[in-house]
Amino acid sequence: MASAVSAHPPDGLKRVAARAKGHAPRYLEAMNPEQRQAIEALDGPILVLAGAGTGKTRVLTARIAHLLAQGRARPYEILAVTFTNKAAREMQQRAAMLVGPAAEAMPWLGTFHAISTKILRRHAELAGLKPSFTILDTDDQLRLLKQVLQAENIDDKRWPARALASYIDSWKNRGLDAAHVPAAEAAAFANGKGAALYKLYQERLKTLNAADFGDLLLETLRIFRENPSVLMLYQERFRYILVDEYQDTNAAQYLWLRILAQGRRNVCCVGDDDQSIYGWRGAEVGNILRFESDFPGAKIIRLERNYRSTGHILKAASALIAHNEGRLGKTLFTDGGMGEKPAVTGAWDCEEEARTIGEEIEQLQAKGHALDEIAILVRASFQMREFEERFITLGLPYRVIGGPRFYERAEIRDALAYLRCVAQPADDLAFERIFNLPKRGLGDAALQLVNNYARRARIPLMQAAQALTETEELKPKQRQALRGLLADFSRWASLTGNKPHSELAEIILEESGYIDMWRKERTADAAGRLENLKELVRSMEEFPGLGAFLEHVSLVMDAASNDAGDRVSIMTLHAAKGLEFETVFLPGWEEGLFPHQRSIEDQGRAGLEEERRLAYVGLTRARRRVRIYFAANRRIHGLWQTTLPSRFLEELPADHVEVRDAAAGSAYGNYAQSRFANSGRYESRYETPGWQRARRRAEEAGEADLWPRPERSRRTVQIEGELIARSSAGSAFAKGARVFHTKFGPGTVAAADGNKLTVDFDKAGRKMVLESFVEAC
DNA sequence: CATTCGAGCTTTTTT
DNA sequence: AGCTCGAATG
Repeated sequence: MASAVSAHPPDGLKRVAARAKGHAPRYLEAMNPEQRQAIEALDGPILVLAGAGTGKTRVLTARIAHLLAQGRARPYEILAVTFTNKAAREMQQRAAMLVGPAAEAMPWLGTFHAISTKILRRHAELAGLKPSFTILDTDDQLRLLKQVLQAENIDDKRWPARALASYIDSWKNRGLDAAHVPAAEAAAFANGKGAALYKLYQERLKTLNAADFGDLLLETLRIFRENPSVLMLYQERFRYILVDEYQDTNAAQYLWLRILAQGRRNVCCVGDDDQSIYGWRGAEVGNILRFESDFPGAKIIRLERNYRSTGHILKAASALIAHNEGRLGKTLFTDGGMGEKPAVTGAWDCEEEARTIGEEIEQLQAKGHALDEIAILVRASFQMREFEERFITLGLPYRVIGGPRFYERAEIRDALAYLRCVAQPADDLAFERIFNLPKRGLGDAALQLVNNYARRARIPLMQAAQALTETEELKPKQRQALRGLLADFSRWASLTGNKPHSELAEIILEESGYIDMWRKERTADAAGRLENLKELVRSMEEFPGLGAFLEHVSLVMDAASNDAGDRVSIMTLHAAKGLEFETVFLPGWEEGLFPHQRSIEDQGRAGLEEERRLAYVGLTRARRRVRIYFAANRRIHGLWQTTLPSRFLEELPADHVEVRDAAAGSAYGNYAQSRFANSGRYESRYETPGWQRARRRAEEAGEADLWPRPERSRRTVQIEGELIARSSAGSAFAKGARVFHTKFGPGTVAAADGNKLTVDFDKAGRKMVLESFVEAC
């Protein structure tokens, strides 16, 4: 996204234009009337409400093709914004398939952040930055905030930097600068210092010549607002604006978009209010609802014909999402057959869940099902581990999408810090990071000296360090070490022009001793880290220069995974948006996990509705087969918790869902007699501390109706005693029993709660332990 | 100044 | 349960 692409009209443009003269152009083939309308209505504001699987991306790319073919715009006159890098990449690729190389010459196709960066670099001075400003990621941001808090003598135990970071983030998401922070919110942090700290942070950013993610948008917006001539430039240039996933835009992005679109008013937004799943990041569904009033005379086109899923899946998904209030409302339909019903299966715990899914996948594979066409979509990334472990033992090839991000690993960030110091000698945060890494005898005290010097002289750290080596302030040994480091840096800097940058990176990592540091480390993961570093150097080769590489890294936080081949995909529901698979497995449909407890606690009903949309996204990823699972027990923060089946299961229409028993011989058998839950079986679960706590909190928040009380839910059927035997009454250890724990030694049981025991140990005192960790004695 | 050990906190999702 | 951060110790 960083590469400045040449703007010469490419050959592809002419080819497409020529083709358009004959019969209907290729990009209009097989489009239904609504889709055609959305593609061909070029003038004025348009909102396309595109349900899941209705060909949204096809329409967007075809629209680009149409604009080019009609000669309405040159590739560089179209602004096409997406929300994620993945979406940007996909649009780029699919546009390239339609119009050939012309799509590659679309310099203004990218994420909000990438495009903003491009604009901001051109006009950086207007925002008090130099064009070479660095982009801070979350990690840098946090360290900077810690410094600010420290400088202000604020106890970062009581007021953690993380909390301030999330405040600032949400302010930036809403387009607020320090002067406009609502008083109530500013008061919430550090006794009212919130806004002042925000201001200080911004000042620090400016002196560091740096911007965080939020700034990329906010500063660009500010430039537009304060410099009409600059704004005009871009309003004129962008003859046509296209926005993907419009439901995900936050207030800042919305303002950014609106100010640009007010020029020519040729703006086409595509979105689906039912798939808005980024509310926690400040996305406002309201933006989509407000479209008509912002752009009077806007045309609204609904795409409701679903080309992806079979009937039962679509019915199930539609019934589920119908539980949400405040939707624009669409009715998806398909001409295809009803197909298989989504199946719901209960498991005893997450291990059994993974085992069952593993077996089902093997069966599908035996029938010739491609693994590429199978996905496991989880709510939270910690769920992935269980599947990975299971698939490794089965030898089932899989790929994790999302996962721990490559560029966020410590060793990668360290290596990048070295590169940043070379490319950008004023990058103080990077310099601080590697100042004593590997260890070179320069500790906190030394860093403090450099810092003080730098502040006094108002120069970057690296320069201050240089100056310090000329004085007597440091101990001789340290002075020597620092001299060595600085000499290294100037030598590496002198190599920048001469050597290929990947080679330079290798030299730096080798000569700095950083690689050696890991080689000497005898821990299990050291080898993996060295591999990652190799991978980093290798991936650099794809970029024209060090600067371009660093820019890419800061904007695209994930590395292209090159694990090609036929594999099962494991990813979060968020990562799955926009994808489709033949078969989709949806594990972990339990209260507290999905819907996630936090989302309800933080956002109440709005949070619950967002979770439901997430479920809707999950269901609608499948073309033919959906398998939903829930586990009766799950380990959360190391403690086993009994869980309730998700309320979403009850919201699925009985006619379109098949309820299955878990695999034969399973520890946790059929749950299904009374359909989903709320039978006596789960009664005891309401007594677990977790559940009680959740309910109490919900009630305090005035959301009692989201957390049904047992009296209300307890209806019908009492089946067998198995579960009860497993839960509160069922501990193998009664109060007063003597037990032995491998770590704490002998003790006496003070209380038993499910499989958790409170034990008074003879030596260690009172502890809460898991039943499975103790033996009777 | 570096290393080691324990306490406490964490786990939603992403640019 | 696993990790990060801070205090205590060499």
